[in-house]
Amino acid sequence: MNIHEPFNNVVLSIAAVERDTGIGKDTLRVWERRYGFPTPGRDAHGERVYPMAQVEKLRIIKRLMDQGHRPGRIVAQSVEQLQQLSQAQVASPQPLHQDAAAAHVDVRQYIALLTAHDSDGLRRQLNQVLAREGLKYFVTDLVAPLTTAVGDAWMRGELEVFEEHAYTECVTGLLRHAINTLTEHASDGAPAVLLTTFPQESHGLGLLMAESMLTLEGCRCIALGTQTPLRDIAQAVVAHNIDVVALSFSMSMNANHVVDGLGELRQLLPAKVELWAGGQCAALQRREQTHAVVLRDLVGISNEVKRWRKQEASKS
Amino acid sequence: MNIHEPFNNVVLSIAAVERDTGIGKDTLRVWERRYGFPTPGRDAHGERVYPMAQVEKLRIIKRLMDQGHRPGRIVAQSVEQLQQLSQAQVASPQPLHQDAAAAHVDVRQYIALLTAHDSDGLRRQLNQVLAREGLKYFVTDLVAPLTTAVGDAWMRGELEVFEEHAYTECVTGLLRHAINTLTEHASDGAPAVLLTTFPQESHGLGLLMAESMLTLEGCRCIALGTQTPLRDIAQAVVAHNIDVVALSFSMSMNANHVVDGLGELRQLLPAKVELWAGGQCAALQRREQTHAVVLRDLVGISNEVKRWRKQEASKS
DNA sequence: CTTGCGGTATTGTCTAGGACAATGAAATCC
DNA sequence: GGATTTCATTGTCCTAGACAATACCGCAAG
Repeated sequence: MNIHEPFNNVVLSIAAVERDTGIGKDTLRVWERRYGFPTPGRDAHGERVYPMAQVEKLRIIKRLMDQGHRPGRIVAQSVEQLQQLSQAQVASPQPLHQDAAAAHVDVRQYIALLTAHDSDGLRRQLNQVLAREGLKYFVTDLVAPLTTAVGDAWMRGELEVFEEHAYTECVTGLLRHAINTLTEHASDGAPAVLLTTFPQESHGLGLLMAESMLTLEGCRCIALGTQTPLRDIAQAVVAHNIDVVALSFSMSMNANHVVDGLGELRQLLPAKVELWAGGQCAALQRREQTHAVVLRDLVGISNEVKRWRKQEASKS
Repeated sequence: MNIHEPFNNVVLSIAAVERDTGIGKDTLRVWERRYGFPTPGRDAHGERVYPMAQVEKLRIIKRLMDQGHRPGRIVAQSVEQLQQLSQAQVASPQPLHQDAAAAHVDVRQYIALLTAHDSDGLRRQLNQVLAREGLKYFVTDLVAPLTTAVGDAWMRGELEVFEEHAYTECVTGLLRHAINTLTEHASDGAPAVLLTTFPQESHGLGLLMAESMLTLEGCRCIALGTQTPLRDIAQAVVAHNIDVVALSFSMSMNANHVVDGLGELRQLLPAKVELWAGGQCAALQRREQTHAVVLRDLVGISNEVKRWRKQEASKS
């Protein structure tokens, strides 16, 4: 036994593995049948028992699958091959025209604070930029590219989950504070905007960035947090007399769910209510969306609000 | 696909029912086999399809089971009988000394604002109490009982999902603002506390309430938001030199998952790190927890911090 | 009347292998 | 090339059975 890994002998039940990896029980069993991995032992009652080493490998596999890999190709590979794969993955892809260009801000110093677990330092640094440059710059030129960079680093396995959680929590706190402190009143002729995400989408940072921008534009924002059922979005639109529904989609969202969901929601809403969709989700960038206005980046929000105001003014 | 069907006819898949009720797929199937309820229909592919009415009943059953009832006795009963049962239940048991007594605050006026969709009014009213009475009173005597009341109202079907989301969002904003505004520095001799929830638990309001109390007590708080894998909790404890891990559990959590998870986490943590668990989850209240200190209410946090300080002082 | 104990009933979760629709990739046609 | 069809992959659902852990109940004894 390796003395540096004292927990070598700890084993987990199938339910515990589901909890720790997010891979369902059924899936774990069917992988075993099809791909020959994992290969859990059995306890006295004949129930599966997973060694920690295999759970670690399952975690790596899960991460690669979130990047788009398919299990049939990777489950049977060795841990070394998998790690090599996750390194290679991020070097190649498209250069993210907007965000990468905006990265004249050196995001590395912030990520360094993150990996050093200096939460206070990170918050102080970010807060300083916020105070010095203002909320708009803070959101568009710092938080947005930094969040992308953190996501990439996590994909490459350079960041632990808890470090990414710490980042999210830190930025969430700062943005919420800033939004609450804003004294701007909703201006006449600006839309009332409902902010939320689809039930499958749990990432809320994009919403807060959007809410910041919208509030700065003088919009009346009604935030519902994440994961609102479509029916309830429609109900809230009526209840709050909403003009625009703004939705945020991260990369983790299934492309078809996005397209179908937007179509379905479009039908549930009155025709005069607009539907705005933003976020890193690939499905939005791809082909033409007839059901929703696609916002390519955060600056697009300002433009869209201006368009709405003009359009609305010309009506009356 | 079928958009014109009225909401009454909306049906859920077995996975959706598991998500909404917290009752596992296996359990749902075995109840059907043993007790003759639920009686889902089948879709074109032969898969179970649960009408909303049955999901509602399942929610009531779950609630009663959390109070100690056993499924064999109640699953077959009618909705009326069950409601009668839950009425009778509330009259007799221990009077929840803290929350019920503290309800001299009339929560109904706030809920009325909620159902009137007066977001601004709600926030103004709450903010007024916060400013007048201070954060401690605000959390323990207003937000805590109000959140419980909102949860109850939602269970009874008196609140829509989007109204509950609006409430959560409003209070989240206020609490985050208050925490950020606090200038208290972590005092010597107070524990460093890590705040988060288990992967299945997505409710974050309890964490914010706890963070408020802990910060007021002078603790150094590291918040990770919700849904942190157990392994990452353990890693974060090492990285941030944590003394106490504080976890929040809502009623939606499966009791067995809570108990198993706490045991597992206990094993992953150094022995000197304490584990505090709080929230409305029934599993915590019931029987003795050997793995974690159970905090019955928010005031318990203050007491526990005081105990920790004394205990730590006596060591050196 | 309460307390402790053993037997019985209940109950959640695991097992096995089979099936199939939804998804992604590859190949074919215009 | 770009759209459309074909084929392989893959997650989730299905049935039916088993069993350990727990809760309840009745009975004996203090």
